[in-house]
Amino acid sequence: MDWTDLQHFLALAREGTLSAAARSLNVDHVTVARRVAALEASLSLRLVDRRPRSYELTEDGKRIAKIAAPMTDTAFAVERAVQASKSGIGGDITISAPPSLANVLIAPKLIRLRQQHPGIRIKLIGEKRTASLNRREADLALRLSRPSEPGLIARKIGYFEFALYGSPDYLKTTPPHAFAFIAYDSSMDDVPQQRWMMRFAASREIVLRSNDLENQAAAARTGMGLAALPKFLGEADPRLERHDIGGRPVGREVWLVVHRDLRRTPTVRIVAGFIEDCLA
Amino acid sequence: MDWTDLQHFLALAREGTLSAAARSLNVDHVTVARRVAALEASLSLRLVDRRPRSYELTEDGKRIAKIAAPMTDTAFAVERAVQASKSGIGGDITISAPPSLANVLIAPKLIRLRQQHPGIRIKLIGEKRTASLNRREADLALRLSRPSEPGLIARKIGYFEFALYGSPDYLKTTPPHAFAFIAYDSSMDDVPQQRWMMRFAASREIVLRSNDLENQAAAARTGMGLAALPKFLGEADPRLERHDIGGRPVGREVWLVVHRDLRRTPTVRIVAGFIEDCLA
DNA sequence: GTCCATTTGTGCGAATTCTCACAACAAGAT
DNA sequence: ATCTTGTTGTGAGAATTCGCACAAATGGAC
Repeated sequence: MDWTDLQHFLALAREGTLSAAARSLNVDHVTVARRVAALEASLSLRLVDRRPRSYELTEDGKRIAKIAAPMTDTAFAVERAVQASKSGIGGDITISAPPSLANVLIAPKLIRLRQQHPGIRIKLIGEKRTASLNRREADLALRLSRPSEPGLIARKIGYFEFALYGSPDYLKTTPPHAFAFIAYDSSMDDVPQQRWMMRFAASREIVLRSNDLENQAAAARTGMGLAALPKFLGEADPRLERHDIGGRPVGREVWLVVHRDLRRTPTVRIVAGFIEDCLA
Repeated sequence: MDWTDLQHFLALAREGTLSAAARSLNVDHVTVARRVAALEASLSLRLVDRRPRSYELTEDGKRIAKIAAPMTDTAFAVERAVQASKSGIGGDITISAPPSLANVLIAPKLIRLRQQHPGIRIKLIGEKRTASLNRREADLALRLSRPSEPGLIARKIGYFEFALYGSPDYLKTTPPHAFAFIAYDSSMDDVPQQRWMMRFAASREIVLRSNDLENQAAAARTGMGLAALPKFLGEADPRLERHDIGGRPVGREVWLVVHRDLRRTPTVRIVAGFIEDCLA
């Protein structure tokens, strides 16, 4: 049995489609199709039903995928072990962080890290989707709440508060009872800053919903309404002015997350220290 | 990271040499060398020291091999699961048994199994070395003592006794105090039948040591001395005559061993039943 | 309805990988 | 001393595999 065939089959089982599996493996979708077919042939067992527009696992395929799944975990553990045994300082480090944190707090200071340690190549991915450290989609991650996955080490390295911001002109000319608001889309209704702003907005109108904080900030700058923005973002921008409201301010903690296997790697430690400095 | 590269590296780590790893994988030794080199290149990590006539794992290599080893176990678990999900009766079944049991009790009756179930292809390996059911070197095994490995199901399906046999002529012409004996080599001094015979032989001479029971039987037939043979082997041969001695006879239990994962497979059940009949 | 994005399937040329044959060398047996 | 057996290493041709370009089909957006 060819292990690479198994790898491709597991990717298909995990991703659901040939194309998605191919993307996750960085190969052509045809290759995935061929390797799955090869695996079926070598096992003399039908693993997938080829439906017109989709691949669906057979019962046998589901059982085999479940049994074989630990191989993927072990393979990633190997990759982490390899990364961990690189004793020198240098190499590729991937950081995953919420886009706003990445753009405002991390990216502008990367030049300093680069000067101190030219051997380190940073890959910074600003994604809402939390990258999996277990699957080694990132070596370090910034999260806004403590992760619970096993094998991960989290440390609280910062805290920031939100405030409402609008353009100076908008705040001067608009009476509070006529305020309009800019919010995340409704899938984010449960995050603290959204709930906080919604409570304050009460029945007043929400004129824009965007899942991108930068878009909200841009809209607020043009005088479209008030947006709940992190202070580190709003205070630095002269085109935005804070509108203080009463009550307890809302804030989020910032957690730095690293996999246990990579904790002691010199390069990872250095980058982790750098990120802490960025948040200080 | 290519999983097949890992597979080849693990085979090398397990077997110790390129050639042995190549044999276990049914490929050319050059292939193993290249895949290990490819793995090293893709990880940027030296895994082996190439010494003049041997490959030796580096410290990194040992650590990686240890971490990755579970992948091999899982791969074999997949193969067993595949075997187990073959619902029809038929296919290849490998039986491992001590040579004497295989030759005398199993092999002659295989024709009956073949007649009843033409779809089943049996591979019978008579080896002293106990084949690994975990590594799927065999689907069913006969052992003379209860195995302790985890995941294996053992059932006692038989019992046979040993007796001393010599040629009829030898027994007629030789007085007991002049008996000569035929034994296993000294690596087998601890097995019960050997201890039993040695105690009876006391100071009398051992004229032949062989690790093959068939050789011992052949020597006994020619009148070279007495050999401790299973009764099922000695009684059926007119050229051998039993020499009874006092005391409690020595015997061995026969255990039928199957992996838990294959227990319920129809084909395996049928073959297991057949083997039980052979021993009854 | 039309357009766009996404999915799987096919044919072909290019790149890669594998096996085979042979070589060099060491260790042990005869 | 010679022969056999078992290592690893090298080069070349054959076999395999891969990716690309294109096609067909479906579902959703507008």
